[in-house]
Amino acid sequence: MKDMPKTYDHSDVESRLYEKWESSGYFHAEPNENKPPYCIVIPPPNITGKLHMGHALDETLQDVLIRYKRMSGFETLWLPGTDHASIATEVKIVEQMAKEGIDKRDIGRKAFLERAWEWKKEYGGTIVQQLKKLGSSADWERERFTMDEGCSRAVTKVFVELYNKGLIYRGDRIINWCPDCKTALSDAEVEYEEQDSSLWHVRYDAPDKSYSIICATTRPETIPGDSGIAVNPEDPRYKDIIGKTVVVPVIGREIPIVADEYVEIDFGTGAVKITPAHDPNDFEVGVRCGLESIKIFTDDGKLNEYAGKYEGMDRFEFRKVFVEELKNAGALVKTEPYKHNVGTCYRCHATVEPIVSKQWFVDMKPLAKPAIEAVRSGDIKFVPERFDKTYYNWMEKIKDWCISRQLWWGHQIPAYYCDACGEMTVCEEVIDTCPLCGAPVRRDEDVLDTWFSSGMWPFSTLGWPDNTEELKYFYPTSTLVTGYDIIFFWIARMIVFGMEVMKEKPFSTVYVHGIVRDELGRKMSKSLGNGIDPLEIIKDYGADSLRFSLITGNSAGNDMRFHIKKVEAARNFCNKVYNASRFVMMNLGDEEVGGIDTSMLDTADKWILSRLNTIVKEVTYNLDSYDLNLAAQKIYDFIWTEFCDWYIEMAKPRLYGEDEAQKKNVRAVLVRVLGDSMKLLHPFMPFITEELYLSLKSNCETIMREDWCKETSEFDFAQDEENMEGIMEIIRSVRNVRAEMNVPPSKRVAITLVSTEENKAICEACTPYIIRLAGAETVSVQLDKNGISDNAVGIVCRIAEAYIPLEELVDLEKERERVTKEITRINGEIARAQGKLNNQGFVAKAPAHVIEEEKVKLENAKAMLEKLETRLKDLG
RNA sequence: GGGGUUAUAGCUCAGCUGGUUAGAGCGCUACGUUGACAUCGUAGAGGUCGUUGGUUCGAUUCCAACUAAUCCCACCA
Repeated sequence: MKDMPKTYDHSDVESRLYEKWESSGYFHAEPNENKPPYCIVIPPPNITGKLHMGHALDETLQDVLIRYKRMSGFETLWLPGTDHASIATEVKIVEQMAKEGIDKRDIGRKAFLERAWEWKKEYGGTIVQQLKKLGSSADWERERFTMDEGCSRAVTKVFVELYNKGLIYRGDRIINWCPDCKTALSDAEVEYEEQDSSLWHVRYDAPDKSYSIICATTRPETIPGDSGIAVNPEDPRYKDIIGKTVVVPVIGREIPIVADEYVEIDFGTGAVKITPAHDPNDFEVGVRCGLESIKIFTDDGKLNEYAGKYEGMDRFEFRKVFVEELKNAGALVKTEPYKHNVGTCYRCHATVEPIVSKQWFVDMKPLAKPAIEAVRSGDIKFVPERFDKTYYNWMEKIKDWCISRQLWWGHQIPAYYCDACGEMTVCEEVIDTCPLCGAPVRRDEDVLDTWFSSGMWPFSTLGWPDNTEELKYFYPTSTLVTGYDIIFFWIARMIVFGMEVMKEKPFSTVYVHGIVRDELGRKMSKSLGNGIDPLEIIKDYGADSLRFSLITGNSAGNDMRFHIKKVEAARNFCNKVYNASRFVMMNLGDEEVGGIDTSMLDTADKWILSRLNTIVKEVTYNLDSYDLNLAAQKIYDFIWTEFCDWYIEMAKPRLYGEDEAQKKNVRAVLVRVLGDSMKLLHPFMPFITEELYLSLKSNCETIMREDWCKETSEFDFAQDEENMEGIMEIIRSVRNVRAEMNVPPSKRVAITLVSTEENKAICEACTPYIIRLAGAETVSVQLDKNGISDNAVGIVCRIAEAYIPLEELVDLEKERERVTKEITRINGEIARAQGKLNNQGFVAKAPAHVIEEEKVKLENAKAMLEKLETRLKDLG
């Protein structure tokens, strides 16, 4: 046996295994007729080049499931991606190019994409390396990119199909425009922030000043784009002037007063200025009332040529200037403070500008129906279930989806315009000439929303539209693991495309987790600087510790706080596991460890094996029902408390004893329990368990290929388990009394057990354990109280009474007090059970086993009470 | 305005389909290094399970209302 240091060194083990796994091919999966498929879809990490806690959580949860499934005999695959054709991606790429002195506009689209692609691969690669350090067992060799040829083909094909069905259209609509990213955004990509602002009341006069109308606005800078004033048709105040005109203050243009139901009579002044080009509601009104759409902003958020002398001014600067102008013109009636929700870009947080623009849209309503049905019918399940409500909520009132983006990085829209004949062609193959007139065509410059392509992930990455073996075998996939913040962006869209394109759900289960927050419960963010680097934690505490701390102590779907203390606790657990193994290995001897000889097992052995059996059953059940925290907690408790604190201690007398046959069998039990524990723990702590398992089983190549533990009738020792619990109760009680009486740990005591005929053998067999664990000098078992001093402390337990002669230490008065206290407690217990059993309703309606349990409790309590009372009498 | 979540020990949180003496980790108190482990061991203190009703033989668990936090969606100029 090699020399093992006293403390577990995670860095050595993890770096070694990380190398080993990387070159092993263990993770490789392919269609296998002998194994059921299990396929996880994982979120493509945002390209920040750095692992963050969100990834660490995602990856850990996925990896736990994958490792468990693999050991359970599944062929497992995950569909990883390291790429996202997103705005952030393009921003990053542009930043990178700027460092190299390259401007994207100088090199053109094609060269940009080529360079970007190379850069992406490299960057994606570093993320992969980092995830591997976390212990991710993703089959990274098979990694795919959304931008690769295969996926592009899928995206194009879906686009064309939807277009031909009339579900994708191009048109002028108000969209959310990010002046910083210079692209359109979908509704889901806009985040609202409450900001302090003002409400400006502005007077619009009639051309001859014979009447006027006051409108309130939060956005005075849009006034130059006004093309009407709307009032409610039923509003008596304005009935007479509908159809007349007013003059836009400062600007001097005449605009009509129109009537529209949209305006609420009771709100504000009952009159609304209409700026169709820069407000979604106004746009609708504009369409209904035939108002002109006047665009006054440029793509980067400045005033355009329409604004005359203000051309080129920034929109926020212009607001200040224009309010002054209004004031000077006497048109500003009043200004009041106002809280206003301002839409911001979810990537760069610049204030988005609603702008009328020609964009591509998906008509979502018909697509949403089957997607809703898939969840409603139970075909797709959310874990935890409540998230289906969030999903319905969004899907049922879904609006058209703007999918065109004015970026370069992404899948270009397969639409071609012919300037000669004016025809637009949408087709899968890339064309140069117009199919109608043969003139050259130009391709639409825009690319598709990243989530449009990501929505096809479950099948595009499996090779669709080709009917590949993988697609046939792995689709629909099994589980999607992701955070709730991404339900709308991604989950919903994957379901939509799965149902539309494949006519089948993309996955069966969506495991939704929360967000990792900092210790104070705040979101981790760059601007707050409160982000914690998972790699730092891994370096200091180990990947196993990080993983374990991310899984325990919180339930699915809820946010969690990141406490370093929790990681520390997990690290301590690693050390505990390591030292338990170290102990076992130190005591294995030179001989080969054989199988367990069940005929030689004693009560303690049977107890631990029976407990192991239960734990196997429960951990498996919890993992199957996605209660990963419960599973982790159970294996933790089993290893630490039952195995380390109790069983190892109980194994010592025999390990240090002379009986070679017994020694051999105890070793076999130790190896079995420890080995199985390592397997159960492996999904949560892959590194340490691999390391320890392999040093325990010399002929094993990797724990990942071992079979998952199964419950076995061989270890069905319910009675022995109960007996052992009885012995443990005695040990605990003795320890308790010793502590209460301030008996120093070094002081050995002589314990006499008084038990029944029935329990005598058990007590006798377990005396070595009582001696060792209760600090006894000797333990003797008898059926009566002969020879026991009245001054001894007596403890009443289920299977025996324990007497400790502590003459010099025992204060009789105190002992009486102690026993009296016990009697009070037991009386309470009796009263409770008695009360229940006397309740007619309970006896009549409660299930039989509950009543039975209650009866047993009562009987036990009564027996205890009797002994305690005798004891009290003996004390005088 | 619509919807959701949370409220359990000093702190951070578990508690699966109602029946437990309500748990864990950290912290705290008192002891303790006997040859796996002080990243440890033993014992202990600490909870009317947010409030009020209801369903039930029985509610921390189910239902309703309320209170307090928090999130998502929508948004009236």
